[in-house]
Amino acid sequence: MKLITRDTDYAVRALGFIAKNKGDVTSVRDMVDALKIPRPFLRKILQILQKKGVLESFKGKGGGFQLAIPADQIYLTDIMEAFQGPLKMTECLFRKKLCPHVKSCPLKSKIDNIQRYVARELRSVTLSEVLI
Amino acid sequence: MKLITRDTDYAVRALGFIAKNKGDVTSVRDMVDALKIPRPFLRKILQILQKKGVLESFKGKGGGFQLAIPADQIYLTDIMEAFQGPLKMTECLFRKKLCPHVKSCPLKSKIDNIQRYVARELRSVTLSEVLI
DNA sequence: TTATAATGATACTATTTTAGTATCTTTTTG
DNA sequence: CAAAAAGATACTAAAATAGTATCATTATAA
Repeated sequence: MKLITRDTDYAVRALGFIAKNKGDVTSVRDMVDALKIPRPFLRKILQILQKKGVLESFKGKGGGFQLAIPADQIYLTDIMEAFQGPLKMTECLFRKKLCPHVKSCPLKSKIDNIQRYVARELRSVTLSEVLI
Repeated sequence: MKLITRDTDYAVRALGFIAKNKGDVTSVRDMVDALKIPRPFLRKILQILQKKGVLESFKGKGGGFQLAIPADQIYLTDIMEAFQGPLKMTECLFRKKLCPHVKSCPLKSKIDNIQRYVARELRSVTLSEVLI
C-alpha cells in the first residue's frame, strides 16, 4: 500500500523547486527541465496547487508560479489531501449487514488510532523541513 | 487511501465464519449464502489462505475448510500481507535523482515511524479479537 | 465403481483508479 | 500585435483491483 501517490510526490518536488527560487517567479519550463516531470502532468498539478491557495500564479510572458504561503506553513497533509483526498484509512471494514459490532470492534478502534497517528505525524511535517 | 482492500475484508469475514463453525468443515456454498461474497472470488481468496497455511482444506464430497491455526494466533497483518503484499508505505518518496537526502530527510524518518506504528498496531490484532 | 460434490490450478474479463496527454482559451508583456 | 506564459477541460493509457470461467483432481457414498 502506498501512503504517497505519484502526484503528491511530484507536487512536493515542484513546491520544493519553487521554494528555492524564493522571490522569483518560476515557470513550468524551468521545472520540467530540472525535475524531469512530464510537462502536461506537472501543469495539471500546479493548477491544483494554485486553486488550493498554496501557489500564486502569474499569467503571460515571464509568468509562472510562486509560493502563496511561506514554506514552513505548507503542511504535507495539505498537499496529500489535495491529491489523494481526505486521509481516511477505511470507511467501514465490514460492510453493511455483516458487522454491526462497530462500537465494540477492536479492529475499528485500532484503525482509528493508526489514522490519528498518521495524521498527527504528517501534520508536523512542513515543506521547509522536506527541503533541507 | 485505503488500509484494507476488498479481498482482505472478504478474507477476514470468511475466516470469521469458519472460526465460528469450530470443529466443523465449512464449504464455500455455506459461506456464499451467509456472507454474500461472489462465489468465484471467495474461492480464490480461500485458496490463497490455504496456501498461506491459515486454512486447511478438504477435497471431495463433504469437503471444505477449517482453520489450520487457532483464531487467536491468526494475525491481521498476516492476512493483509497475503492479499496486499508487504506493508511498505513508500519505496522512495522522491525518486532517483532528485532526493539524495535519504539520511537527513525528516519525511523519510516520519514515514518510517508511521510504518512501524501501523505494523505494531495491526500485529496486535488477531482474528479472535475481531470476531467478538 | 461410478456419480456427485467438493477443492486445486489457472487463465481470463471487467471495473476503477492512477497516470499522463492534448488542445483551446485567456492574460500579460515587449 | 506576437509570443509566452497559465487556465480550463476533456481525453487516453496503464496499472491495480475486483470478479469470472473452466477444467482437473480428489473423496465420499450409493
